[in-house]
Amino acid sequence: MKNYDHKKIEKKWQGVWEKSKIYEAKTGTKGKTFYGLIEFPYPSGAGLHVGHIRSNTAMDIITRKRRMEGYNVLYPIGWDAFGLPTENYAIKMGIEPAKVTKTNTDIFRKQLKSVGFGFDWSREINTTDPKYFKWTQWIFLQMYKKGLAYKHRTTINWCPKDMIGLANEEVVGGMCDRCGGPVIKKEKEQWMLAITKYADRLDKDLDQVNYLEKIKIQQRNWIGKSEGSEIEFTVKDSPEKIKIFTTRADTIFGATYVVLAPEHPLVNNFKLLITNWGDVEKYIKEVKDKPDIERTAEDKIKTGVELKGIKAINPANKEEISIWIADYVLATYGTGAVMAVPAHDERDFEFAKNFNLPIRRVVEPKTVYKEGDSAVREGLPFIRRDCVCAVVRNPKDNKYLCISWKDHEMHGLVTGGIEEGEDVVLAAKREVLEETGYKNLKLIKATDIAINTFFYHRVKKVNRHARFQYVMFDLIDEEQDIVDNAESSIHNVVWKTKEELKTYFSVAEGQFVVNFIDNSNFIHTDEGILHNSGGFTGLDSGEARVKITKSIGGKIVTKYKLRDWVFSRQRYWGEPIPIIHCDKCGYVPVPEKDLPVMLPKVKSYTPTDNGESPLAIISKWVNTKCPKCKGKAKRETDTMPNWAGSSWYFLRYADPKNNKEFASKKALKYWMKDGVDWYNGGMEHTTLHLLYSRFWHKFLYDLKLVPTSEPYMKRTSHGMILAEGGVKMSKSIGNTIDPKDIVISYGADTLRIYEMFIGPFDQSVAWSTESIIGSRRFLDKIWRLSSRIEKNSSPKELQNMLHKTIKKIGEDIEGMSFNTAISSMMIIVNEMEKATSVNEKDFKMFLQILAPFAPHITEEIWSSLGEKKSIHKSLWPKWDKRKIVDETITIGVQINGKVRAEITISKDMEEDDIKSLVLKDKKVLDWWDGWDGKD
RNA sequence: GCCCGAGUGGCGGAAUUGGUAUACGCGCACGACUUAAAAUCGUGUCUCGUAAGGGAUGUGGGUUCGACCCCCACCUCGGGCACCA
Repeated sequence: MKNYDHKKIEKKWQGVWEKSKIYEAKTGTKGKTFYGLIEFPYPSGAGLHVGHIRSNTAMDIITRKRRMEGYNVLYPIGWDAFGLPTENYAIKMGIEPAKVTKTNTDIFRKQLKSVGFGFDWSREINTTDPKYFKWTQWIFLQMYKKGLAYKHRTTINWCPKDMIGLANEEVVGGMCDRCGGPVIKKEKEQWMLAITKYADRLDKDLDQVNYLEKIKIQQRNWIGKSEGSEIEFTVKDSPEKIKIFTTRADTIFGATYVVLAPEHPLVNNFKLLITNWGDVEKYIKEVKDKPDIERTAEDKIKTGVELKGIKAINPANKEEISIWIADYVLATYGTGAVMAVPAHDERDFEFAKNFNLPIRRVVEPKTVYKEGDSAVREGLPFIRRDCVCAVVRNPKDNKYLCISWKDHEMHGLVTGGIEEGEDVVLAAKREVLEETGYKNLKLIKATDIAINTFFYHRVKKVNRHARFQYVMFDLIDEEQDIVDNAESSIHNVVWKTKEELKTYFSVAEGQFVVNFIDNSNFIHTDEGILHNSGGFTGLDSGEARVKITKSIGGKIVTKYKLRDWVFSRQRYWGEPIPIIHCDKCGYVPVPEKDLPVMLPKVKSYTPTDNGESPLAIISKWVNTKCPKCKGKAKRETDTMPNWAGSSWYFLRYADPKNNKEFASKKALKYWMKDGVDWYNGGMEHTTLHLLYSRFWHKFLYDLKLVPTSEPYMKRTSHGMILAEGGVKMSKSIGNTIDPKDIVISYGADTLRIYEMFIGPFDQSVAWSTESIIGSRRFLDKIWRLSSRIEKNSSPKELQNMLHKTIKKIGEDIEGMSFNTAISSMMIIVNEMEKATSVNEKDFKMFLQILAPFAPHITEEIWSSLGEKKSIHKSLWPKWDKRKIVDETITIGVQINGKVRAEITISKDMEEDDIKSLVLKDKKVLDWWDGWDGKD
């Protein structure tokens, strides 16, 4: 028999498939459709990466299975070819970026074909093709017309040494990626896309799609929806009002100052009233010049300046409070101004401590007992009681006075109700004396800290709301009175160290103490019950927020962290933004008939030293006529980011050659009735590409140009392939693996099997060249097996196993558990090798389930067995229900949770019969005799 | 700091509505075939113990007849966000 010659076989079938066009998708044929999508690659000079193979193979397996299940399958491919690396290479080598792109895509295409992916190459697209980017520009213009594209003064990254604007990805840790020098900010007018107008829908519509949960979570966090209140603070002796945004309106009675972002426009309006304008101006300038790394440094001490001469009025309690500017308040979020509540916000607390600003606690923690004897009883009203909780320290050994109940496991501190006419200190002293006998206490502090507990009082049979105020004492001496018998019979007095307290208490007022004992920085940032809050005292935070906002004329609003998309790049290798600027008419869109706006040929691709794109110096290209008034006008010289072309490419695949539309409605409706059926890609694209493309798609949906409001029905993600040793593969370390080498030495099928077997698909895994041989051996075994199959039927056990395997492979592919799928195929191959005979029909079924994983070898064997049609056009085998039920089952017998024996039973045995069988088993009896009945 | 995810042999990993832990593969050891090597095939391979048996799924607790799986606390690693009020 011939050896398994992967080179010959793979070349042969790749040729046959290309000629017979078996992977080409015809639009409009009847039946079910399936659109499987992978992220189209950026054709870098480095060539195909093993990571590309991993995700492409996964979707290749899925689409091949769908094809065999009778779907009309679209599995397209293209090139996301605009971008920096190509441009930088072009600058360095002085070659046209378009030529670099052509060379790279040719290499990529050849490599992809050599791995045997079932792409429909007739639909290949390229974002740098004018026939493609004409429509990228067209979509931009539609956005412009709807007011979603606008120009806005904002900052760009600027390397003062290289005199060049940098993309965000060229700024690494605040430093220029090219020269290593610090990056500063430079202001420039930039094109922006108003993605924030879609923030709400981008968040809400995640409910409609089948994305991995972690992808949804990450997107939601990025969008950062948060509900809060907008509240106006009037300014004394001024008509101006400061509008703040807060999610914690319930804490407003604790707002002791107001902070504006240094860039806040109101600051200038107060100029004449401010008595320390010099300081203020100086601070604003400092902040502006500060590089981002410094401004966001983790351990940075909060800075700021008070606006002296003006005061804000707290609308809740009419108190006059100071106004500050500080860079810990962001101009770009909320209203750019906050009310500061140092008692309930970490940042405000830190700032207040630095500048000695007042701190007032207005929300107290709350604990509701939900389990055990003290669990609150439904339906009973709560009786409120003011209580004290005495924290008594013995300075001699630094231990704290605790109480332990005798009749049940309960550990706490000395507590008790405040009687008529008593103050907290008196009440606390009295309780200590009554419960423990200690009489000589030195008051350390009657704290402003309190806790509210809600529980069922077992003795008094009522639901109780107890508000414990903490009073701290030191013992002067250990002199004790005799404790009344009624008290001492209930509990013991115990002394515990601070460390022991952490685990000792069983009651909330005790557990809470460890938070603030010896911690002068204690603040309560969670919700709770209002205190010192006028008519709102006693309310829960949630209820109070709404009521307070309403009563002071505030508004409940929703804010997002998501910012509008900076769409301008001062670069050459991108789509020109199709806008003309005319002094008379302003910004005028390029008429649709003049699209695409082509890139001019230039001598140098280097960005200019004034922050403009290299296009700006091509006066022949820049100077043009205004489409409106026909007067002199200039072209926009900014180009689009490379996120633009990838924001709609999946639509173009449906109808890639269309000259009249980006894609016909008919084609879109045929392939994307429910959107892309399955989109697999990397987690690194979760927040940018995925969000951007969802935004563009929704926009086109609003124009009624696409059939669905969401582009992707299902989104999954693959893990990265790391180098051996678990570090990132990188050219500079020299630990990259070229898939080409593996294809040559082991074959594409082996590479595919190996990458699918390497580990769980969604997790990062380390490459191991040593382990590839296992996948090759697996295919070798199959090759050898193919020469000894016969017409005799396979043994029954083997048939059962085959049908179980068919079932499992189907399920595993759907769940992307490719590693376990291959494992179970290996198991059955091992069994077939051992079997006395392997039936041809059975073997063919096995080949069919393997075909999506290893398309070449299976096609070769399939055809050598006399099949005329491609295995990839055959029907996915059906497993037989009757054949997956075992005749006999071996089960373990556990005694006290340990497996002690194994018995074999037949599948239709009754439970009683099994029991008696078990009780007859010798091993079981041995263990049974030894059992003393106690376990 | 916050949000996700993961910790199982020498290595990649399998097993989760709680029911035989370590499937499959790599590596390693021994054996067969061979003049020899490669390839291939077979046997073994968590750990302590001669054995009977005991122990082990990051650590410590808990729930359960029974826990890799559920609960609580903690540690380590990976990813994302990071002054978002």
